[in-house]
Amino acid sequence: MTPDHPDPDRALYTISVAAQLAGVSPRTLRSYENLGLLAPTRTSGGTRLYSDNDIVRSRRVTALVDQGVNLAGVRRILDLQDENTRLREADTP
DNA sequence: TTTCTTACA
DNA sequence: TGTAAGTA
Repeated sequence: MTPDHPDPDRALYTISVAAQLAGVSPRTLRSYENLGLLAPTRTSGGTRLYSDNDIVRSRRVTALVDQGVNLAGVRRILDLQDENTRLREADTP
């Protein structure tokens, strides 16, 4: 059940919408990016555009921080989760 | 009006 | 993290 292109045009959100979807403030999303935890794309004008993956990533960061994990810990866990995802994709293409 | 950066508390 | 200033 993993359709290849059910919707070729993935949704992108401006920071205000992304913040609502992620349950945080725009200030927090910018902060995550400054910390190197998030990498939303930018328009030619410089406006951040958040993908659904950016939203879920934000939620993971928020969840970890809520649990008391520090910056180093969040980076580490995110890297491990990403690597785990890559490995799964390599095993089940 | 919204977003951007920088900066202060 | 919230808010303000000054822009684009």
